[in-house]
Amino acid sequence: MTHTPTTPSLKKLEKIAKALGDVNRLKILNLIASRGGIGACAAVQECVELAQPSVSHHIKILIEAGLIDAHKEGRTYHYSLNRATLQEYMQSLSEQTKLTGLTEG
Amino acid sequence: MTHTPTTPSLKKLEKIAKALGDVNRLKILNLIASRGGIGACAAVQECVELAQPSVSHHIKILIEAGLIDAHKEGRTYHYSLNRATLQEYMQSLSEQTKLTGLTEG
DNA sequence: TTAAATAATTGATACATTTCAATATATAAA
DNA sequence: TTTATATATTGAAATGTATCAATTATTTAA
Repeated sequence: MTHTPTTPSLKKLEKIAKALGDVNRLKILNLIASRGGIGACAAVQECVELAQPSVSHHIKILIEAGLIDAHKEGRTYHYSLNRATLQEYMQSLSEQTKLTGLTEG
Repeated sequence: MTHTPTTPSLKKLEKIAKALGDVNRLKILNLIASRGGIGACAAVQECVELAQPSVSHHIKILIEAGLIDAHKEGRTYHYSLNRATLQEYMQSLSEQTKLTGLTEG
């Protein structure tokens, strides 16, 4: 890849890691990813045994960490995975820990 | 008998992400990595403005997440980065989110 | 043995997070 | 307009986490 992603600050790294540090949010991310980057909030509730406000809360955290994007269509939202954020996160983690040779060395 | 699974469970993923979700622990990880995988607890205190019990607490969390290993030498500990855990973590995150072709090119 | 050094544990406090019932907001349809 | 649907926000309780002073355990040296 020729493009070099911007390196998130430590605080940003922390925020992304925090967002990833919850099983329910991991499940939600997984669902959104597996549905080709689309999933309404109501659909999300199916993969997670939580009340609606809790789902909303978790989605907000994922959005604020930049891990997913949301756009409204009618009265439902469509969420999509922000792969760039994940890329930058992992890239930055690698650098933070001087983990080189990610390309299966 | 086959070897232990390379793919961490969701719970394990959560644990690692939680461990990474704290600036102080990121700094500690960075220090341990940058010193060639070695750093006594006392040395760690230099990179982080925390009292000794707090440093000890954070190190424990990193150990329990499998991110670092500790071995005692005399009365000091030596900590080393567990790169395998980080690898598995990132690999698993990629799979969870169907992010393929991590560093191709 | 005593004393010093290194790190873990305990216990307490402050802060943050998760969760849900209730309510509010926004859009769509009747 | 009213009603139904989809999601956000509020407020409160329960739980979890971070922090440090004090103490404990362990090792080394005197």
